[in-house]
Amino acid sequence: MTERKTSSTNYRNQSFLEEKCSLNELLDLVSKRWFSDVLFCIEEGNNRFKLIKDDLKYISDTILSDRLKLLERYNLIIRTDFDEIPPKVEYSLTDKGEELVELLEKMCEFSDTIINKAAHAVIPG
Amino acid sequence: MTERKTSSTNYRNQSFLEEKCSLNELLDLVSKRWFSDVLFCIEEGNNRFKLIKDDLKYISDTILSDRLKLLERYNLIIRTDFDEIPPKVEYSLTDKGEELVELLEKMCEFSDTIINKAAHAVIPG
DNA sequence: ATAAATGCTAAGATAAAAATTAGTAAGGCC
DNA sequence: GGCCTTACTAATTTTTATCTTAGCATTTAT
Repeated sequence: MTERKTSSTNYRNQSFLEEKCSLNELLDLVSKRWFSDVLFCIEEGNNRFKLIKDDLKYISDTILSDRLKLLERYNLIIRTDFDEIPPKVEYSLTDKGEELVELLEKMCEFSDTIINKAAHAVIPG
Repeated sequence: MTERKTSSTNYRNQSFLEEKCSLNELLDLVSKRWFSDVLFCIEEGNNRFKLIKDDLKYISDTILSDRLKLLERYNLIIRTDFDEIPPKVEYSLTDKGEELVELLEKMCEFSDTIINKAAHAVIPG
């Protein structure tokens, strides 16, 4: 995508927080749009680029490609290229990927208990 | 802060994902910069605006104020205003807040196992 | 008289994330 | 020859998040 400007306060703050706690880096990763959805999609058996793309209705090639790369870089999925034409590439979860899925499922249960309760309520003042 | 443009594809995609799974809304919330740090900060006993501000070195008033409001809106913290001058306001975690802290602590343990291993590795191609 | 204290808010600037558009390779099929 | 297929990539535009600057109220201390 685009380069980051390492001289910005924005960048410094991000780095500060990541050094403070690696949770910040994980959250930053996992909360990227479509990221967790791509992960769950693969977990459910949609193991090819096109299958994921079809399942996640509005996702663009650019973003899907980027998210798959990130998932691979963090060892959450494995990419298998069959070197065929037209291209055939398959994706599958690693153990770490499965582990993350489980954690996110717990987060998801929790989210059901707080989201849409007061979330959109109008708070006076 | 600034208004969102509800006619954008960006907005539509976000909504689509939030409707698909409330996890997306939670992740979006929790991954906002400084959000989890403010939460942990309060959990550790820094229960006032200034204490948090001093602890989180680079955070700005604007952001801290916003994050506290979000935490309150989602019932993760409680705000107690003592109506004194100079102002005295205290923050404390709710049960839901504590619950989230625990979840995030598990995420944090997990992050230690994947971040800085392959994360910054150079992947050929 | 003025400075300090605390907990904020508004408006504007800058940076980053996401979306759009247009393309690539290389073989199969009509 | 021309169109289909899959799995991508690059460059640009749009939208959003974050940061910066400046300010408020009201009492106590100097």
